[in-house]
Amino acid sequence: MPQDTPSADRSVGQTFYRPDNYSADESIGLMMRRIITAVGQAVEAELVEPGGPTYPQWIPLHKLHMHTGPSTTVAELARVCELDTGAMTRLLDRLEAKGLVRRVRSVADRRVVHIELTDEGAEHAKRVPHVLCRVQNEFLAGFEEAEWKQLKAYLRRILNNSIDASARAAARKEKDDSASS
Amino acid sequence: MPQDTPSADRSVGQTFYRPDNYSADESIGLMMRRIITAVGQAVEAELVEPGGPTYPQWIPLHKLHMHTGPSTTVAELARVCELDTGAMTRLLDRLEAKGLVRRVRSVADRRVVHIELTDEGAEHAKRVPHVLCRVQNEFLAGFEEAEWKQLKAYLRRILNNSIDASARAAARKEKDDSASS
DNA sequence: TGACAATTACTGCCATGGCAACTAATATTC
DNA sequence: GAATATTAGTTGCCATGGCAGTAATTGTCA
Repeated sequence: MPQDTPSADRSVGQTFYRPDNYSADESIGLMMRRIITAVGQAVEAELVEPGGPTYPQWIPLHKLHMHTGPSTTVAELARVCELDTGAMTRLLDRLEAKGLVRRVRSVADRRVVHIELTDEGAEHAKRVPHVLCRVQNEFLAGFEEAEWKQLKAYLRRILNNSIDASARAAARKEKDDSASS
Repeated sequence: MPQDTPSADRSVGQTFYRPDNYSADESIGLMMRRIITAVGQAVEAELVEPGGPTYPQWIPLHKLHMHTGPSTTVAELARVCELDTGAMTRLLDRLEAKGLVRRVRSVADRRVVHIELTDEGAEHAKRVPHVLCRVQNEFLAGFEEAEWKQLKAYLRRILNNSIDASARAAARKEKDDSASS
């Protein structure tokens, strides 16, 4: 585990973090975690009223509102929200209990449940993009347009690296599995 | 809620995100969320063996190992891990069940519980910085040193903005509370 | 057509984490 | 010194989310 395969992992050769002097305050992972926590708190602070949806519940609400079509399925909603279908089922339970969405069994395919926004759910959903924009703009105070674009480019590059990394990990696991069988 | 106080919120005047054409794919918040999810998966993939600690359990383990002193308290550990003391209590329950930490009641102040690493816990803790560095370096593949530093500077500026924002929110709440009383 | 595979939504089990109430112990104050 | 306040840790309650297993339904293929 300590050794790496010859060329797969450090194809570029830059070493930014070193185990011997690792400081959590310099970690981009920790900084990002703090930022998204703060974003969540800022959003909750100005949008959650008693009986209304919570921050995690806003995402599906927003996606449902964006979706111009008449209705969506649980699986589709889970996919666009990057959630487990089990988690989505329970999240919808809570949204339905609050009267913000409605479940409608499909007649064409009786396995499928269509999800529809209620009027009250739509009211809440309308506010989502406003608050998300306001909070993110606030957090970008002092940034130049060019800096914002560069930041997004950096994040996108990291995301692409993470996709590559997980693909390599999957391939490695595949090889291990077949070797041990 | 739609209107802002005159000068507090948009002191700089740059507007990056607009509600009418808001696209989640451009959101720095969503991109960061995806990145930290990927970091978590990458860490779990190479460090979690059956019976060992999980990714969230690694942080306290690592903090305990860093702490040169003989022992730490639950409150102190919760503080450096940025966690609730209740969450920390239960996390320590699970770590204790795995035999990775030990609880020792303080004799000087009998309210206090000191937390100590077991030998096995220390073994696991040693690996933490190595894996964290490896994963983050991997995710930064293709970055120049200067780009890495600039990214960290951006993140720090956003963090400072978030601290300002929450301070403003707290002041606003304070004012509301006193006004309504 | 009839066995088998795939899909859909749901459920159980678990880990995680915030918030608030509670207990025990210590500190403060009158 | 006794009443009160504060602090430390624990616990209950809830929301969240991953993973695996299940029942119902639909698709596939011999």
